[in-house]
Amino acid sequence: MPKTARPCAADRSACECEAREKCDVEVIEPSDARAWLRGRVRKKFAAGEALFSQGDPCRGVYYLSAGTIGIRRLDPHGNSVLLHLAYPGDTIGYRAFLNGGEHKTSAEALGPCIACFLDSRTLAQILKRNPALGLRFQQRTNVELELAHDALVQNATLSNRTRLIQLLIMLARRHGRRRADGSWRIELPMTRVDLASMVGVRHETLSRIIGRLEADGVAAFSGRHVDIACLRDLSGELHGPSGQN
Amino acid sequence: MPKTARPCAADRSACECEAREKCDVEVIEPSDARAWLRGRVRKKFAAGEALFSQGDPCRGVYYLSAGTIGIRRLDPHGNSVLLHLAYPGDTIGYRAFLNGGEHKTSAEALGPCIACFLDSRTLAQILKRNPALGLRFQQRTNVELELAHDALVQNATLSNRTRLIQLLIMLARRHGRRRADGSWRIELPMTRVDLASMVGVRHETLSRIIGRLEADGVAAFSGRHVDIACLRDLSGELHGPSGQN
DNA sequence: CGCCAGGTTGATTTCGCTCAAGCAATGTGG
DNA sequence: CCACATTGCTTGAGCGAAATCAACCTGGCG
Repeated sequence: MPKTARPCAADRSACECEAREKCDVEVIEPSDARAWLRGRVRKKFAAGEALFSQGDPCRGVYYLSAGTIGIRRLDPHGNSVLLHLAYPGDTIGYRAFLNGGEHKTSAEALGPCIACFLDSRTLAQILKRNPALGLRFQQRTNVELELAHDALVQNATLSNRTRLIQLLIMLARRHGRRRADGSWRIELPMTRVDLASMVGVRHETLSRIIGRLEADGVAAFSGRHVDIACLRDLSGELHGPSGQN
Repeated sequence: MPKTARPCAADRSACECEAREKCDVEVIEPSDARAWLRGRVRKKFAAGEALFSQGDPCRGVYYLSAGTIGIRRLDPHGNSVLLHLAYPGDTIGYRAFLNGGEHKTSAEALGPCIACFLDSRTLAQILKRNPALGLRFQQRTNVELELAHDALVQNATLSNRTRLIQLLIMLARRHGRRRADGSWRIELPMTRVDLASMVGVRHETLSRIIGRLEADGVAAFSGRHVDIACLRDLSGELHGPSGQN
């Protein structure tokens, strides 16, 4: 766990939860908000650590306060696919909670993370009295389904190269920094192998696609960061020579 | 609209809604159930007809009583992808209702269908008094997300041939009939082009994959129906030579 | 009859998977 | 502190597969 500049105070003290405007706590009754704050347990996770694993029984949900979480699924053959990224303000694991079953995906800290855990019992009580919270969960699921459908459509209609570009543009939003000259630098939160699984190709193939992007001068990859001279040029490819499938 | 054997009685009369055990009406209060039954409008759809189209404002939801509905999305280039199939007992269009926005997918009758429409106003009133109904919607969304994630994982890890086989096995459940000798006949509800979009390949490629399946003697395609001598042999391929991607 | 959507088939080229080797960075145990 | 294993990534060669472009077939249907 690298440079913990601010020691985050004592673990019982306030964390970023209550400050976040996008936090799900904001929609619940004040008295229940206090119950939430009382019940939660603040946890830190190092890069690579799992919040929960596919198949685990659901013991509660996590409210992500800092860092990036990768939601992945393992298939029977052991292949891992990165399905989704979660960011501060997101609640994680609520679907298994709502279904009352086990987690169907794994959640893994892609970098150092801070998350608050709230046990199922407390959450169930709060949820019973706050239908607005249920609606929030519903809307989160809707967004995720929307994204999954988008990915399916892209898989069916776009070339691998185009899908990678789409993904880079998405990643730029959360992990990119625009420099003075208008160029961008993206700090990738995941490995090449995970990136390949998101695009839906073998990692060797991803390597070659990256090579071609560099040869074309539209992006420069080095380790975990990507330099993009002009995002507009990248986007231009999307509507240009069209897809492959 | 082909042979309407039973004329389905007068349109104001009872339809299959209230009989269906899986119908979402079952979880709401009796008084509200009556409001549902009073408010709904029974509609028939011919093959190819749209219940709603992507981009339409949501005016209410449909409860499917008979037939098969295809949920599809069109991308900016005009490509259509079949994302999901809905069956009797399913409620359709509730996500746009919950989001208060426009439909992000199109719903199209793949064959003759009967569906009950319930306007947003009435549904909103019922939903307000019946949190259990909201939970039902949530669970439906969860299932759909689950399926979408499965599809994404398969796209990333399985060969096209294997994905088609997976799809056939899925379709056998709803559209297949097991014959006395243990063989199966599947009546496909969609065109080859739609089938190709579900597998994620061009329709020419699907044609060739089908050709190979026939050459291998595992399935025989003819028009809209598929004959499978032994489903077990098909399933066997899934764990056999493994995937491609 | 002619049109058209749905479907098949062929020829060609590009693409991606597979197997394999190699490399740099990191970690580990003696 | 070095030998060694591991992980993440790149590169090459060969081959099978899928996209593309195109022709053609078929059954409805106006």
